[in-house]
Amino acid sequence: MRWSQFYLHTTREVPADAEVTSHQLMLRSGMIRKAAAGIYSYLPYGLRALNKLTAIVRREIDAAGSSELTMPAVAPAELWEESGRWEQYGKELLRIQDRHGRDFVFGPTHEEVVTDIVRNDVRSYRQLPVSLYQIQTKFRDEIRPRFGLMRGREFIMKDAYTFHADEASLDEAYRGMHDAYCRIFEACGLDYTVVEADTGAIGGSSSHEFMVLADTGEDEVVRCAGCGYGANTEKAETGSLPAPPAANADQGPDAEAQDVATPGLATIPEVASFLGIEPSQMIKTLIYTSEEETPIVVLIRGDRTINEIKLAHALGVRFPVLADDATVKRITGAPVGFAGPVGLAEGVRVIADHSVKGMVGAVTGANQGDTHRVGVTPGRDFEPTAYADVLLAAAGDPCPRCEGTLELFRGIEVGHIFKLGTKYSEAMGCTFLDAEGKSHPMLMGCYGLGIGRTVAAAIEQNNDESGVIWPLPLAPFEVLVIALNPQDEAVVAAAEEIYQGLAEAGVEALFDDRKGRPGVKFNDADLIGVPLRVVVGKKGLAEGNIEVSRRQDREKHMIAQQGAVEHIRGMLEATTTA
RNA sequence: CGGGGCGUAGCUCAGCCUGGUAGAGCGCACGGUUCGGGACCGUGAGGCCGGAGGUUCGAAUCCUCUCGCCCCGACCA
Repeated sequence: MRWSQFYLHTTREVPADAEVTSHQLMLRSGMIRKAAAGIYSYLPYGLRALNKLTAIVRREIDAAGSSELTMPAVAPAELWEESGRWEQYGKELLRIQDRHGRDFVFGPTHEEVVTDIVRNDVRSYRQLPVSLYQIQTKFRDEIRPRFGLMRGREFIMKDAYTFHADEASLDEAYRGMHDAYCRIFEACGLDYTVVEADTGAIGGSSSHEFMVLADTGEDEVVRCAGCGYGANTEKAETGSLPAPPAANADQGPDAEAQDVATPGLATIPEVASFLGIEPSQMIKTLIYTSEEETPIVVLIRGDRTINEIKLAHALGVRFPVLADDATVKRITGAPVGFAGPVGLAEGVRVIADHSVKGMVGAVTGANQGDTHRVGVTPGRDFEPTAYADVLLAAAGDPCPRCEGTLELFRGIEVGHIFKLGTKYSEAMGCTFLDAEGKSHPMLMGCYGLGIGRTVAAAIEQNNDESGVIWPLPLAPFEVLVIALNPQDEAVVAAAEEIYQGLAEAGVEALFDDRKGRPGVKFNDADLIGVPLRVVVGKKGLAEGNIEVSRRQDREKHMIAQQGAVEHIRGMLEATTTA
């Protein structure tokens, strides 16, 4: 491709509305252009990178035994009503009507459509398993799109769905997809980790996320260096925390609880500092409400945070939210800041995190304004309705699986695989007959991989102050040939010859044949990040030499003009196998 | 949806507080000198100052409403 004919416009200035590196670089190097918040055009240079990735994805997912299809982006509301998600999915689901006023959705994911297809074609266990995938544009009306392609509203996703007669078959497919994803992300040169994840709105029994480690990532994950345990903090478990010393230890081990005046001290740090204790020696008492439940009291160690997703699971509700001041007052009889587990009204459910269990002589609110209670011991002074794991994991917590310690990382979720079980097949009547002729809902798995997000993540991880440094497998072009002195006929002719030679050899080359000064071309070359740069200049050419360098390390060396194409191919070969 | 910020030339921004004929740099076009890391000189094109109302003799500037965009939070494959 000749640059003079290629639609590639770089910018020198950093666009005002981009903050993260990958977003800035994708805009500056002419890969994407914003049409609206979270909605982008993929310009030719960016599209080439996306196409590189989708080719890798097709190769690996095909190899995992899945068949590609394309489902409609716009699906009838009836299918979504059947699965129940027309009601459940909420505002993120873009709903549209046709001219007759019929309801449709712009698909954010395709469980309904694919289940509808399979239930019509597949009747027997003999026809299972089935594995289908597509690479297609999705739409999710995100509350807050951000960071360019990282969280778009319209985005390209590879989504695969599998259908099975039994658990073993689902496990096998799940494993196969897991391994295919690993190969894909490795090919992209990504530093990633696989973690256990919450299943969220999609539902199902088990799921793993593929996280690219990056400070700009929107997710937090924990990982144990010892045993390799990894999980999204939404889901992460911890080993049991060592109990802190009693706050009233100076009064003897069995000292009775007593009230102390804490005028105006409504927060944990204030009370701890006033009493000269650590926040960990307190029990935090929070009142939660939800659509489904009456208010519930939740207890956790004073220095720790509730994981509301875990709490939702523990309570069996969808969105627990902190109660408003009036509700707190009604349940505890005290203003916010003085709630405690002792002396609550009869019948109030109290859920205590495991971190509270071993505590002795702790400090809690006294359910009375300006008063706290010192020396409270669970099991002696109060008994929670139940203990549950509602702890938000933190760096330094003990690993739940070994003697190790958890570390905290930020990550970009580039892939997510789920075992769905029978959630959709049951709701939509996607059944098969077993060997005895009995009907069962199929077991399902679904497997998502963000195409644009993966490319963005690759840039996020591979760049320097001058621009992108493409990993070769994703690079829009493998080689950039620069005619450094476009006014010099010999230079242009020599560059042209190398470019042609590369093209004939099947190398994807971009030929910078623009009329422009060397500095501009060098800076553009760095910005767009093509892995191999070939510079044909007047000086080198006078000695029969051209210069080649890798974007990665920028180490330049001169090679003979004769046989240059072969030399360059050899360098690419070496990079591929390295 | 709550909080914060921003909409002026293709891009990055100044001008706004204190109302008085719309600016700079980059980019673009033309001419000339240059030509291995974003050259220089000259000339030129380019803006309904996001939109609508209002105040005023006069509004980019003050007021009201509205639309869009970015960031934080809540939320979310």
